[in-house]
Amino acid sequence: MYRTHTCGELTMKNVGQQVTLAGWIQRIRNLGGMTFIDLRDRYGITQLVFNMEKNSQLCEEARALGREYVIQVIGTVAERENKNPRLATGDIEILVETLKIINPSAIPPFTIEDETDGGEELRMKYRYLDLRRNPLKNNLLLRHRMAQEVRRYLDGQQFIEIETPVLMKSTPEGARDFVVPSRMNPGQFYALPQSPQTLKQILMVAGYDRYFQIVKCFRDEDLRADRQPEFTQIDCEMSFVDRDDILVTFEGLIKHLFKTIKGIDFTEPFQRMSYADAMAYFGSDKPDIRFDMKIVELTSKAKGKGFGIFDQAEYIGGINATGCADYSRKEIDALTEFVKRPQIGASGMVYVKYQSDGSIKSSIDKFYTADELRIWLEAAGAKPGDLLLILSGAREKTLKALGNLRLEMGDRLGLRKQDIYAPLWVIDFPLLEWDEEMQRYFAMHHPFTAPVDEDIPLFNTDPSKIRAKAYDMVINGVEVGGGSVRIHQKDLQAKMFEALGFTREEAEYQFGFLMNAFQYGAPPHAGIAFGFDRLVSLFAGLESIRDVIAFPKNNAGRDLMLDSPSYLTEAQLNELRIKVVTDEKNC
RNA sequence: GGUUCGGUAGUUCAGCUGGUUAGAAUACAUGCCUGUCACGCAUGGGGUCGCGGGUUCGAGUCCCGUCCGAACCGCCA
Repeated sequence: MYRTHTCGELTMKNVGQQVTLAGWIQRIRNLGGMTFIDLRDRYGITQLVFNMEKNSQLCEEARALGREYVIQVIGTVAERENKNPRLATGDIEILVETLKIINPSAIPPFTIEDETDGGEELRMKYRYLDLRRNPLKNNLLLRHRMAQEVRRYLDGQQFIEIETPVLMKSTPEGARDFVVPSRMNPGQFYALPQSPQTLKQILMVAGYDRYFQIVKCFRDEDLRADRQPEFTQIDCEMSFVDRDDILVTFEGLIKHLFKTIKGIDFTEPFQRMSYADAMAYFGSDKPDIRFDMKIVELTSKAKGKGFGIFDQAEYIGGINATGCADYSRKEIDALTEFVKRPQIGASGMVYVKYQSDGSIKSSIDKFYTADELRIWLEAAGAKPGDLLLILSGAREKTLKALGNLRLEMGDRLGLRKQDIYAPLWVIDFPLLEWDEEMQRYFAMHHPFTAPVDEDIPLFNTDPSKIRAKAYDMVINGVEVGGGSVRIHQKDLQAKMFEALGFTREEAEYQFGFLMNAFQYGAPPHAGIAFGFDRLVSLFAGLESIRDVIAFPKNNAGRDLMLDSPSYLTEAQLNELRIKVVTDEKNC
């Protein structure tokens, strides 16, 4: 037997017992006459004691050990002379009688402690060492518990978990596919699912009216702190439901997670906000509503007074930064630099200070009277002591920039508190998006999303105005999930493909299997998918999803530990009948 | 594809407007130390300053290129 107990469970109750422990050496403290070793496993740390007086040979052996050695000890549990209240096992220690080195360790490249000195790259390369640290261990435990609670809730709601294939079919709409060559079908490729979207709809046709799956999805797109090429979704679909049934059911799932995992009770229904309002007031389709600071449109109030930049702008809008009227020139310059970064792309920023004495000072005093500026301040709900920050330009771009500025101010003012959670539904998304480059419409969600009933006539007049029965769940500015009511009528689906510029043949080749299925009694259905990694990172209070994934990939999509992706051998390529062209010009 | 920041000891970093032998902390090694728990004290070893080129009497420092990492924009139905 390797061990009778773990390193996290022995207490005063065990004093006097002989125990066997096994684990990793966290630290050795050699005091000369006696030596202490912290022995670590998944469950905790237990202190081992070696005494020169009692057994000098054993004590010498203990001194010769190193960090991260795997050892096994037999010894007696004893009450400590000096207790350590910071440790669960801090009342006891093990008087070691037998010591066995199970496996020595090389000196680790970074310190394996809660506060590590390791940089990200190094920690990725030695992920198995990083995963020994408490912060990562706790993240994986949290992830496990959340997955269990998801299953518990959905099982309780009659959902059944069904696995769908990972080797699927490529569809050119949406993200780039990861593809897998088929040896038995030369020249043909499977695609890894971007989501099990079509298959879960087919499960609805098959009559499994409540499906879910915690499932890996794959998208061959550039990475971000919150985006990995393979990620996990809680994928769900229901039949004989409309939009509100979905919102209620899955609001319930998220509430269940908040309650069981974080002990937070959301008694009120989540706020619902239209896409149009989200864009107009927050400059984003995923607004962070932990704080207010809504965008206020000033176009009609600010135009036509001889300030050229505003007069030429399609849109003028601002946000009111509460209590920031005392911002220095330097601070305002920093904000101006922030909005002028190419990522945000504003050409400049105008400010109006509503000073605490009631006077007004702005960067455009030459063009506007104090009374005119007062009208803006009123519109923005500003009070003395506040600072109005104004951007102008093309409507959509300016709103987005204001949205970014709003988040920046939220950060500066400490309004984005980690322990506050503000969930909401964003609804009424546009069904279609015009692509300038391709000169065609694309589905904003996906081509099976149902339009809002009263908007269907717009297919013939102004497709861009059609609203979709689509919805996103947003928490603290993070899109954690999204879905839609699906089209289940053949005619409507044909209309949709037509709007997307598909010929009948193209639709048939790409989605024939689904169209076929729909001929045999498709129930009305709707679904949603949650980004599980994002949910876990949100619950863990982390910005990046990397630390809630056991083996994540880096910025360039590489696994630094496995050193993948990697080249195939000639033999493998030949078997797959694949020729690799490394010279870009020959593509 | 683009923008920004970074790459100096095993590790995390400092190194000014270019100047003589490149530092600190930690880790590691050795010695001392019987109640530590970030133990303490002393001593020691450890550097292709990412790589290539250029400017200069002289480059870790300036310039160009390149590779690697991170954040972001594009992209992500």
